[in-house]
Amino acid sequence: MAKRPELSKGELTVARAVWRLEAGTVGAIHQEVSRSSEMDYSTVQTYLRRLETKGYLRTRRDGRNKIYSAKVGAGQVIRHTVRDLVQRLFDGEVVAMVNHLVRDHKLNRTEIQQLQELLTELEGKVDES
Amino acid sequence: MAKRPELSKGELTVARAVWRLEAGTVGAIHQEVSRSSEMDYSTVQTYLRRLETKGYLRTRRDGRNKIYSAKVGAGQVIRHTVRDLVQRLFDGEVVAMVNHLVRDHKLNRTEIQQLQELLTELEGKVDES
DNA sequence: TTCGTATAGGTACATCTGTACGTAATTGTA
DNA sequence: TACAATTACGTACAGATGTACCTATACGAA
Repeated sequence: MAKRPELSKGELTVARAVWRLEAGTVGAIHQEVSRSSEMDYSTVQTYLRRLETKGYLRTRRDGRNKIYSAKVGAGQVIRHTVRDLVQRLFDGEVVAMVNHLVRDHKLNRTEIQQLQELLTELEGKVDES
Repeated sequence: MAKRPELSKGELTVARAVWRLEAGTVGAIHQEVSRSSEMDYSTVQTYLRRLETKGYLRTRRDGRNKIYSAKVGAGQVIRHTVRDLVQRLFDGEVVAMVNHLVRDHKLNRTEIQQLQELLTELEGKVDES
C-alpha cells in the first residue's frame, strides 16, 4: 500500500470535485469546485498538480488538454481520514465518536430510525470469531 | 465567539495532554504527552507557546514556573473539529458519517447494543418543533 | 486571418507546521 | 558551595499549504 502524503483541506475540496465528475479538465473541475466554494482557477490548477504529484490523481491527454481523474478513490481517502480523526480525538474509540456525533447534531426521528435499522442489520452480521 | 486559528495535529496532541492534566508545567505536560507519543521536550514547549498565542491555553505563574491550563475546553474543540470534518467529507450529513463509521469499524455485539440504547434514549427526546 | 478565451506550465510568496537547538537563570543535591 | 538538572525564552529552518500571477500557446469564432 503506497504511503501517500495526506491531503490538506484545500486539496480535499478539489479531490471531491474530481470524484464527483469522474474526470475533467481544469476548467470543468474549477466549475464543479465553484458550486460550493470560491476558488481561483489557478488555485484549483495548483491543487490538481499537487494531487497528481502526491499520487491521488492521474492525467491523460486529450489533444492539447489534460484530463484529470482519480487514482485513489473517495472511499479510501474517507476511511483514512476518519480513522485518523477517531484516533486523534477519541483514542480510536468508534463508539465514543458516534456518541459525540449523535448527541451534538440533533437528529430528527427519521434519522434516528435509519440508524436503528442500520444497527439491527449489523447485529445480524457480527463476526463473533 | 472568538475565531481562533485551528489546531494542527501536533498542537492537538499537546492540547489533549493539557486537558487530561487540567494544568501543569512544560515538564509535566511533556511527560503526559510521552505516554502516547515521543515528542521532544522543546517541541512540546513550542506547541504550548503556540497554543497560548492562538488563545487555546492560558498560563499563570508559580514562582519561576509557568503553569499551563486550558482556556478552551476539549468539548468545544472536538465539536468544532468533528463538525468541520462532517462538513468537508459528507456535506454535513451526520447520518452518512455515522453510517460510514459503523460499517468501516467492525463493532462487536456489546458496542452495537450500547449504540442502540443511545438511540432509544434520544428518541424520547426528539425536539419536534 | 486575427483576436479573445482556455489551457498548460512555471514561478512566487507569506504563513503555518513539525521539529528542534542554544543560552541563561534557577534550584535541588552532593 | 559547586555542579547537574530543570525551566524559560529566543531563534532557526525546511517542508507543507493557501493563494495566486505570468507567459506562451492553441483553438474557435468573427
